[in-house]
Amino acid sequence: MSAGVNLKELAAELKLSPSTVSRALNDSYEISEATKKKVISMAEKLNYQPNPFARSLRENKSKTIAVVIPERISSFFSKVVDGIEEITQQYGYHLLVYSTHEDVDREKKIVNLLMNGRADAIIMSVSSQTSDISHLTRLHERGFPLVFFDRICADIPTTKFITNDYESGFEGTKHLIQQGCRKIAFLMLSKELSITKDRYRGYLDALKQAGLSPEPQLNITCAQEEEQNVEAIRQMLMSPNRPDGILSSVEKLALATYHAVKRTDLRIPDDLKIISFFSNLSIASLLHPSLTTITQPAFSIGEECAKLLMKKLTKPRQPDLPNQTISIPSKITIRSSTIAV
Amino acid sequence: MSAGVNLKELAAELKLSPSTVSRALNDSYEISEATKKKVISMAEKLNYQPNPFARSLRENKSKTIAVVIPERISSFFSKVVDGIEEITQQYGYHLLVYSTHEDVDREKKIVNLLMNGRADAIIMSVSSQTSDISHLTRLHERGFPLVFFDRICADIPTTKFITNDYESGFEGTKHLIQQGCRKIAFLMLSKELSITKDRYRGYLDALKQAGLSPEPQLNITCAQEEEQNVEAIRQMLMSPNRPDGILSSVEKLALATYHAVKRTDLRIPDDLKIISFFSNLSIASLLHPSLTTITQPAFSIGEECAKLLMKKLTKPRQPDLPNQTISIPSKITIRSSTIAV
DNA sequence: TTAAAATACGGAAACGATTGCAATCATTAT
DNA sequence: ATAATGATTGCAATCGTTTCCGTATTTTAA
Repeated sequence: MSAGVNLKELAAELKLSPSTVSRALNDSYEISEATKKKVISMAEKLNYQPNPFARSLRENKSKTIAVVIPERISSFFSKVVDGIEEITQQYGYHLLVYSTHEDVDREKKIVNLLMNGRADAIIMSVSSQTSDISHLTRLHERGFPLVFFDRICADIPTTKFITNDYESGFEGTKHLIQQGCRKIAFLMLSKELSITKDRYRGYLDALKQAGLSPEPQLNITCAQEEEQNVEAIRQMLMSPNRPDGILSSVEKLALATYHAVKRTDLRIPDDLKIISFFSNLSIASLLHPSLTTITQPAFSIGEECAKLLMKKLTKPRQPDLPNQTISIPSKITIRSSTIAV
Repeated sequence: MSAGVNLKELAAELKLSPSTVSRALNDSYEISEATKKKVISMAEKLNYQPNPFARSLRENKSKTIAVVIPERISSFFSKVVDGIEEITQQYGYHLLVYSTHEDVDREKKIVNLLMNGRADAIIMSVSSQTSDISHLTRLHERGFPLVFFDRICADIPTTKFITNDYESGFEGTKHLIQQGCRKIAFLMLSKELSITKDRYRGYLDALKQAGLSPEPQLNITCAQEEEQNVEAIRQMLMSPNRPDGILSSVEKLALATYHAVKRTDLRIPDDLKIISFFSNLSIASLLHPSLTTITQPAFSIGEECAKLLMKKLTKPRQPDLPNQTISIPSKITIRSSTIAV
């Protein structure tokens, strides 16, 4: 395949031993400046590229990070990965990216495949189906560096990066109440998810503070198919007990709501106000009416995950990843979908 | 780090030699069924995972494919990568995903990094800045398996997967003409890009067929910043020579057009009709008014790239990737943005 | 002048798998 | 009974690095 000289051939060309050449290229103090220069220029001339597998085998590290996300077609996750890459690339690390497609079984397979050392660490956001986390605890107990973001596993003692989910849920709900909403629905991905729980707590507390009481039939959990979601929301909107406000804790359910509303006579924001966790800002302002959003700092989250790992992996004797949850605040942008009429 | 037994330890546990254990696990005919069973059960018991780097070093292949795309926050590219993963995952291959951020220099760095064998093949779509393709020809001349999709390099004799760009450009323009447009603008990413050229040819031919002549000031090339694009389009829309139809060859410029229109008194489709190459169908129907789209078969394109490579890489002695361009047709979905009033 | 220390390099053993070749044992044919 | 065959298994080389040693040469110190 790709020919390319190896260390031995390069050494032969220079009439030096492989060990000397290796040291010269790694800038060892044992090698004179003169030979270093010779070696480096010859290496460039022959376009020598060290074999990454030989190196990984010897050094027991791959210079690779695995990123495991629930879906790829999502501006949030895409931005997080962009943030990760921005940092890791500076350190010469490579990114293996896997999508679980919100499927625990796929998640387990992927995680098990990664136990063999192909990656030096994992950055992940769990699937919405994930409740049994034995595959993740096993990984962590083996000492494998593992960082969670967004959808975290609280039970695994490692570092997690999230946004201020509780506060954002609280503030988002409060905003709806201030705009006059009295019956507020909550849309979520799955009850098990960390983000659902935290955002829901914020929602509940805001309701309580306003003297409102939650109604179970105003909670909708995400289904597999988009059409099912649209239909479930439409049903809710047609019911006599319909909400006058919606807090969506996921981007895709906000879109489903817009679709559902198109099938009714209701109007946003007149009959229904909506606010959503949402990352695709260009789209948010183009929706009709434009959507009030809670924007997570996706890129920064990715950067922080990567920075932490780069520190751990590239500095000499680093401690284990601390068991803490770091929160980076979201930003609420008020647009037409929640303007009081 | 991740402890895990290796072959030697597993062999010691079984009181067998490493070679026998290796052969047993690889189901060699030389090993008796009895010992195979013993070995396999012990391997499972100790959770033996072969070291991927030792294997890669020995076999000179990585079971890894590199995917290089211009941007991650794009439903088109995300779907392509999903399609690739769908196939490669079945063969136990892993995906290194890189974004060039539409930057040739980053593209060159990435490609050069990949020459050392870290990946067995590359699937890529070039950046909009790419005109000097020496880094790619060098790669290909070394015999490195390289497949292009969407934004291809016509000059490199390998397999490329595209959609029917010319026909789609032609049909899209024709549709606008049929809906009454007489002055049709063309929005593009960069003049150098294969997709721009082909779609533009289709556009020109459709104009010519209708007896219309193209006007240079109705061509807009994409800038770095979204705001610049919006402003350029707004300028065009405010000019006395403003278009009554727009064919956008990229998703982001269709969105920029909607933003630009919001800054004017113009109305879609009354004053301006628009059709665009667009992959995010859920969004297309939510835009106001809903957007007529030319949808590329993103997932299939990814699948086909991967299928071809899997065949080449997993079957014994496969020929080089043939120099051909395979086209998978797009689908035009007519929505409100081009309905004649 | 000679011992000690510093400098610059080479030899060879890892890392963990695969595989060509040799070796052992049991079985069959002559 | 002996040679030949076949079925299993082990030994050792290999992939391309890095690095622990050892060694030869030069420099410094006494």
